[in-house]
Amino acid sequence: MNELNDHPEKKAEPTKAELDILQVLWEDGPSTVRAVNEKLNAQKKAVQYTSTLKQMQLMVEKGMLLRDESSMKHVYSAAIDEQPTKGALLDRFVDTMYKGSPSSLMMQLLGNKKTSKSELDAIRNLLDQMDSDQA
Amino acid sequence: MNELNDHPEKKAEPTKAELDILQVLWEDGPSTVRAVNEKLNAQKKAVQYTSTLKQMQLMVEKGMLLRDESSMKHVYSAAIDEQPTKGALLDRFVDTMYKGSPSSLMMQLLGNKKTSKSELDAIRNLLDQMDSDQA
DNA sequence: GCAAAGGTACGACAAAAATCGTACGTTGCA
DNA sequence: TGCAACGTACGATTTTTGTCGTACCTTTGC
Repeated sequence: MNELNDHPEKKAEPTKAELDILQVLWEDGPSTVRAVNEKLNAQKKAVQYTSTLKQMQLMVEKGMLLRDESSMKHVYSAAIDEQPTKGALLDRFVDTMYKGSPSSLMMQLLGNKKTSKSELDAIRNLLDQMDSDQA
Repeated sequence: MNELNDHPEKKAEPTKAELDILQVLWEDGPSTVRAVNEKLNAQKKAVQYTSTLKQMQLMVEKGMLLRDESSMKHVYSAAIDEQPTKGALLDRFVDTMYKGSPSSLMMQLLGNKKTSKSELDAIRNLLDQMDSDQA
């Protein structure tokens, strides 16, 4: 059995660079390497096409991406779902930084000057909604 | 000029291992390497004393820690403040994962099953308090 | 006085993550 | 038909992080 390719649906924590790629795929849906690479270069510091290619190939092996090779231009898509992945990342973040206390995180967030009024309202609505759901 | 030591108070983003050490110092205040190392080993996987030592020495060079060498047992303390540091980390996190939208993060957080009633109340209180401060 | 216990310094190494160059195959078209 | 543009494969390397062994100094108890 292949040492690398037998992680079909492991939850593997994406690294920073991997997350960047996943974000593009989550947002744009299945894409070619070139499309991903161009989007990355547009929003961050330049990176060679082959670097992105290699990265994405690695991610396929890790089971993070799927690849459709039916056409010459391979089309990649995210193999792991956005919400669960981000959720896990967030959980780890809260755990290590705020001892698992969401309200501590909130406190920090709200203290961090920049939180617009509309953001605050949105959050309040979320809370209200949770109440009604739960009641 | 020293290549390493001329970052007196740069905001350098701590890595994961560095953050672990900072957490201990933030919580316990100035400590010896041994104290830090023992605490780390208590809560995480074992790590050799010299590994922690080296790490902390590196952190001094990066300007992340301060060292009092007046006694043989050097006493280290955090050179960067807890709140601003965590705040910066949180900001980057929100930016890369939630396009800078705190309420998106909240949504995820609240969706993540485990958020106790008391946590929710604490968050609501935070919001109320912000309102009264701002009014 | 000296050995054991406990410190620091620091080079070397290992592991993980990221980047890139080069070889080579395919396609389209002048 | 042949060449330029565009693709993938993949080894090699660099960078960043993390870990450890060993040399050597200081203190302390006997």
